[in-house]
Amino acid sequence: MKLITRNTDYALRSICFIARHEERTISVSELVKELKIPRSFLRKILQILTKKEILKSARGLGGGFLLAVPTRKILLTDLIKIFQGQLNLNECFFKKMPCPNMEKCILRKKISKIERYVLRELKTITIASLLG
Amino acid sequence: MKLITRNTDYALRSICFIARHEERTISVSELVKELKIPRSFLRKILQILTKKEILKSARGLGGGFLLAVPTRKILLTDLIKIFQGQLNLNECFFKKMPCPNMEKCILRKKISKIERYVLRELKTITIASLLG
DNA sequence: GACAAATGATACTAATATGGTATCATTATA
DNA sequence: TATAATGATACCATATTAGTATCATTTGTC
Repeated sequence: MKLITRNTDYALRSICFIARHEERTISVSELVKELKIPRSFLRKILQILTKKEILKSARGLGGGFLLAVPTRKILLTDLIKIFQGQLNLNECFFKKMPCPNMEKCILRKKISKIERYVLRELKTITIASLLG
Repeated sequence: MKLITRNTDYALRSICFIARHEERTISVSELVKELKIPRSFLRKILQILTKKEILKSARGLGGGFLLAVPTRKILLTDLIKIFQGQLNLNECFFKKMPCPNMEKCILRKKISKIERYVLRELKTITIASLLG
C-alpha cells in the first residue's frame, strides 16, 4: 500500500526544483534532465498542476513553469488530493452497508482515528518545510 | 487509498463469524449465506487462511472451518500482511535511489514516523478486541 | 513572416493490482 | 457408493497507475 503514488512524487520533486530556482522559468526539458522523469508523463503532471493553479506556465520560446503560490502554502495533502483523490483509509466500510455488525463499528472507529492522525501529520508537510 | 482491501475485509468478517460459533465447524455455504460474499472468492480466502494456520479445515461431509488460534492472537496486521503484503507506506522512496536529494530525506523521516504510528495502532486490533 | 521552442488539450496504450470465477481432485461421512 | 465438503490451481474481469503520442496554439528570434 502506497501513501504516495508516482505522480504525486514527481509533482513534489518538480515543485521543489522549481522553487529552488524561483528567479527563472523552468522548462520540461530542464526538469527531465534533472529529475529523470519520463517527458510525456511529466508534461501531463505539470499541466495538471497549472490547471490547479499551483504552477503558472509561460508558452512559447523560453517558456516553462513558475510557482503560482508561495512554498509554505503548498501542502503535501494538496498534491495527494490532486493526484490520488481524497485520502480515505476507510473506503470499503463506508461504501457498503452502514454498520453491518458490531465489529465493523469498532474497527471503523479505530481506522478513523488512524486516518485523522495521518491527515494531521501530512498537513504539516509543506514544500517550504521540505526545502528546509 | 485503502488501508484494508476487500479480501482482508472478507477474511476479517469470516473469522469473526467462525469465532462466534466456536463449538462447531462452519462451512463455506453457511458463510456465504451469512455474509453475502461471492462463494469462489471466499473459498480461496479461507484456503489461504488455512495454509497460514489461522484456520483449521475439515474435509468431507459436515466439514468446514475452525479457528486454529485463539482470537486474541489473531492481529489485523496478520491479515493485512497475508492479503496485502507488508505494510509499507514508503514504497516509492525506498525502491529507487537512496536519498536523491534533501527534501526526500525529510519526507522519508516524516512518512516513516506516520508509518510507525499506523503499525503501532493496527497491532492493537485483534479479533478478540473486535468481538468486544 | 517563417521557424523553432515551448506549453495546451486530449486520446491512447501498457502494466499492475484487485476482485472474482471455474474446474477437477481429494477426502470423509452417511 | 453417492454426496457434501475442502484442496489445488488456472483463469478471467475490472480498476488503478504509469506512461506515450499527436496535433494545436503561443511566443520569441531571425
